[in-house]
Amino acid sequence: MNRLLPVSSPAPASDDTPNHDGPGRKPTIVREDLIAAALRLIGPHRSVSTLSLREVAREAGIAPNSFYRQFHDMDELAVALIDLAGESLRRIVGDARKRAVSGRSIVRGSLETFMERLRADDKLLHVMLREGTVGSDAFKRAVDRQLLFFEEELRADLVRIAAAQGIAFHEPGLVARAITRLVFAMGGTALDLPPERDAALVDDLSHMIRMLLRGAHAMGRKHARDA
Amino acid sequence: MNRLLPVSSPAPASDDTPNHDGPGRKPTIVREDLIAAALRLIGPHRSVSTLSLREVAREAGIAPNSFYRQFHDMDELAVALIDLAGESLRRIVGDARKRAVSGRSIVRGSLETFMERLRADDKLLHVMLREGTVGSDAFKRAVDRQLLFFEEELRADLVRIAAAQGIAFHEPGLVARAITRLVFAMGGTALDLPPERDAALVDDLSHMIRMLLRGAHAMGRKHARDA
DNA sequence: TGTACATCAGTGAACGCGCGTTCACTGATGTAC
DNA sequence: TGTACATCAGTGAACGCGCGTTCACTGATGTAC
Repeated sequence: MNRLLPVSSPAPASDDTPNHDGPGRKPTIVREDLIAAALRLIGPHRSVSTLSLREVAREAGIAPNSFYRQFHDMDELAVALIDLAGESLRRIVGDARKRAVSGRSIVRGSLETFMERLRADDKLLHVMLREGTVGSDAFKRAVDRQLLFFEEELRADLVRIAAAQGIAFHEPGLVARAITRLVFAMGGTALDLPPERDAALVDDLSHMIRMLLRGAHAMGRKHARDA
Repeated sequence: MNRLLPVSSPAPASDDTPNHDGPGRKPTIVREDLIAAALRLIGPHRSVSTLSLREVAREAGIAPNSFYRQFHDMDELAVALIDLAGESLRRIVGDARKRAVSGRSIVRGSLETFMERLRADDKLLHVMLREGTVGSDAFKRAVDRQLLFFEEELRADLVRIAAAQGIAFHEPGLVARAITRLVFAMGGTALDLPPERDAALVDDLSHMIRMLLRGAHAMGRKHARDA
């Protein structure tokens, strides 16, 4: 069996369901094992929505019906996967933005971090980049929620950085939204391209983002002048 | 049976396979009938990649194996669907851009035309907006091809319009690409929202696009000054 | 400490279903003469 | 015009398969006393 488990191991009781240390046997299979199995099956030609319950159970080494002890159905697993991926990404890219110093390197540095996550072994980003528009309502809502979190954090950072440079920002919410959607859309197509193209994609994206920021800045000044 | 057939009827021999008027019986079922059946089945909760061959055949009123007379498999039908949708969209939005006169109304007018197509009964746009990132390689390539066509036409129009106003455009290819991806990404999420939100979406998108254009313009001038 | 008991995570077999694909066919259409 | 024939679009039945879900179960673990 493939041993690339990214989120396995007993997990230090950070669970929200505390019933596995009450009376009764301790679970030997946990939700994280199934999530890890699903991630192992995902690839350029397999998306979450095409995984079957039996496949995931097989990969995790359990009987098909044991699946139900952890999740109601595949949809619930998919939502858990999305939440995990979104949290991980926001933490990492957020850190990259906070570490950055000058304006230009923030954009490029964050994009490079993003691409790094995209090529990472854990494949967590794959789930968010593909399939935001297919799958169940619950799944789509989960992806949208993570995108909104991402947007909001980006917006706050834009305002913070602009303020530090003494600039008033024009419609930071819209800019954050545009950047987020652009990066995720372009990233989704990057998954099918060879990694050699990543550098060019980062160039293109940072160029696009700088155009957006520049435009927002220019319109902000015009707005200020009008008022 | 639902009678919303958007692309049905005998079709005026515009087919590329001319063998249906040689010896033998004329086909009573044509590819277009199957495409129309697939479109009828697509909706907010059904995407092309979840349609089964038997479902489409059932909807078209033929036996499952009769499907094979028209398409090799569902994938081939999906690619045909994408090409049809892409051509239709480019024709319509391209016309909207050519009809427009002033700079601002081009953006807004094209976006409104786009949203109109998105809400149209024929559901052709649905296929392009969802699923660009799932499905077979052939399918993904077909979507990408249509996106590239769209980008290229937009790029040519940007240059044309800028030239008419005596402006040199900074990186029109990148701008066209950013606009295309943004519109398609945002459009994809709009499919799940009530049509009442369409106006706000058009506002947001036209704002984003104007920021991009403004930024491109500003960077173009800077570039020219540098050189 | 030792024993009887309760809990419940994981099992193995079975179900009915819709699927893609195959096969040999049928019968309406168009052609040859 | 009439007749024999070839073509081939569409058929109906059948196949084997993997699926999600159910059921009654087993046996290791932890608890009560």
